[in-house]
Amino acid sequence: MTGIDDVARAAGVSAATVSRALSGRGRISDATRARVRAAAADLGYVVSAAASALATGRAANIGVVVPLLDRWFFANVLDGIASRLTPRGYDMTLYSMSTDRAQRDGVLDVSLRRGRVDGLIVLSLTLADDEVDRLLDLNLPVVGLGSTNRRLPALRIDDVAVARLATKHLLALGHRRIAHLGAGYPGDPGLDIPSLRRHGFDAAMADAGIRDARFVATDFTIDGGYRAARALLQEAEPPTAIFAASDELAFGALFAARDEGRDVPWDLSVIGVDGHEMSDFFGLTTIAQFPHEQGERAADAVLAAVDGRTELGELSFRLVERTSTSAPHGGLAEVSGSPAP
Amino acid sequence: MTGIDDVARAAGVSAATVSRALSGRGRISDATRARVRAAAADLGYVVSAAASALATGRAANIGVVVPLLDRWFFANVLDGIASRLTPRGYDMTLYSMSTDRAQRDGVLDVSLRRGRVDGLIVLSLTLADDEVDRLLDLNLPVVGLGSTNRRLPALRIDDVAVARLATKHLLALGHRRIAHLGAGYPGDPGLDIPSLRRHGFDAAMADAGIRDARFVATDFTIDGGYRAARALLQEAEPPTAIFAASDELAFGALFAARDEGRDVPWDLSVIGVDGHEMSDFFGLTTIAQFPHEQGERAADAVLAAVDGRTELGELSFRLVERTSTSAPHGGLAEVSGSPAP
DNA sequence: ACCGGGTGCGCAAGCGCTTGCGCTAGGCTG
DNA sequence: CAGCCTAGCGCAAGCGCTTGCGCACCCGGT
Repeated sequence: MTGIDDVARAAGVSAATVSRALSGRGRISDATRARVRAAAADLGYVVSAAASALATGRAANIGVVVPLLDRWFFANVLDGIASRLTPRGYDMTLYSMSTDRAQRDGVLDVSLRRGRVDGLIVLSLTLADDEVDRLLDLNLPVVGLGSTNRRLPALRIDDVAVARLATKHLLALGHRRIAHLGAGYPGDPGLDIPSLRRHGFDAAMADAGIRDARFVATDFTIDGGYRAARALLQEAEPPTAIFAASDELAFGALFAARDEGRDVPWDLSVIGVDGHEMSDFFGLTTIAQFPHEQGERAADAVLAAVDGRTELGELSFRLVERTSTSAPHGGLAEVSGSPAP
Repeated sequence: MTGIDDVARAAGVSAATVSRALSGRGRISDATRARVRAAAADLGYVVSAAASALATGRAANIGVVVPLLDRWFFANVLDGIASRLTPRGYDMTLYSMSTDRAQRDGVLDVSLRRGRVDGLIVLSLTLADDEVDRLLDLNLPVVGLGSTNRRLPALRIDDVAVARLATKHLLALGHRRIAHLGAGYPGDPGLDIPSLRRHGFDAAMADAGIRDARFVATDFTIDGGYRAARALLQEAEPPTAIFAASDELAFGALFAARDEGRDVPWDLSVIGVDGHEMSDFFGLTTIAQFPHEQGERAADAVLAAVDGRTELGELSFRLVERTSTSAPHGGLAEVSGSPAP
């Protein structure tokens, strides 16, 4: 491996000068800087991450803690993060936290304590209180994304507003029997995302004078949505519309409608949340959020935090109307939305 | 930050002893080892990655080079890799290589030369020849997965056999007008995966006495499959079956059939390749491969390579029959497969 | 002509570990 | 009981950079 001394020799300067020339710190004449850079490029020299990290205390690396690592949403967020980190010379190392207790402990107590990262992005994790403690104990800049815990600084979407928007869309189309597929408890709206969404749903329904709106808790998978929706559709008075707390849940609902012989949107309207890449093909009306952009924002936010600055804020979302929602049984909407483009 | 000296002091030994006790290298009495480990656990001490890497020359970190980072398949592979790396104390850092020239160069010439990783897993990348050179120049153990280049040691699936299996399945059902959705050239079967699959398709068709089988090149996305399949279905003599080179292509074909008013499998049979998590809901017959397991294998293989051993081999696949394939127009199959469970 | 203030660079001391080598003490062999 | 071997541990020299400090030199002002 070619080291800094090789470059120094080639450029006819000291190692210190090479370091300064390449890092841009310290005073160096333009001529020397150019000569050193040329020599480095020539030799294919790149500063050793380990040595640099040891000497500076900064690793030029951001950790990303992800829940399961196998869902569409996260893949897109990761891509967004990478797109911002790489140009700034940062690498990204992944820490996958499953539900396995030992593995979670390993990440929190060992991996993350190795000092390999300068900052952390925590994705949509449900963390126990003591886990949050341990995370904060690391003394690392942390930015949550879709985070569930109020003690973590985070980039958030206004999930209550998201749910209100979705619900109001259905209400405006004339639906009254609307069911919500999701998770969470109606009581404390301050906790996790599913609860916030349920809260927004309840609030919008209440505004429309509907109490005790139908709610089914299930897990956030296609299959979860499928089972929940099928059960709903087999009830005596099935809902005319379903607000699913994620697009994958909504896909499940769509498949359920198909298998129950219901036409969407004639018999059933379905709206989701996410803006999943497949939602267009399903014709799914959804509240789109923008994971790639969210990843970028998160990356910028950690880097800012690493520099001691704060750069949080709210994330945007948008209603995307497709063909999975209409007035019940093709009837006229009470309030018409904007015409489809 | 608590350092090795703090632990040494707490345990009443030297830093050298602490290092040996924690790493398991060198001769240490059981009693001392236990005392040191207790002290370390007590103080929450974990060896600094940078210092350790600098001293040993090993980073305890594996790099994973991924193409776009936003597809289902990769997400699953990543999860598999992580599941094997973490227990062995290795971290995983991601290098995303898009089609952007500058970014690719950055990864190859800068990021990967920082010495941050001990080995590399390269996922399904199409690499130019000079890029392979540069990759090999790194002098790092490399394991390709779904790799396109013969110069890279890799874990491979027998893609020709995969394509043959899929094609034969359709032929056995009685189909003759079978189209292949994919990419690649028929000439040189030694190159990339799409070409291998096309080659397998052609070979199986030729075995059945069918020359010049219909082939449509498109990109490996749902949309690509959609457009290609729609065009096919609008032809004068549309195929009765489509072999799509990936499940996402197949999904596109399914949507195309829906929008062209064709029934699957009555009017059109569709078979894919991947075993995508959604394929079950689509009822898609597919050649399943097992990305999670592939990730695990790849992880084991790099770790072996880091230790100077070789541990490559062939990856498995399996035909999963669902409802998207049948004899053409419900006719009887020439050769019946095993009855559905 | 002298001096003050920059500018441009090198010296060397770390950063926090690992590990070859050496030393001591105890157990074994003959 | 002497000599040898081995187990168990400490010393100190790195690993490859970064950076505070210092020195030499050059420029302009008086």
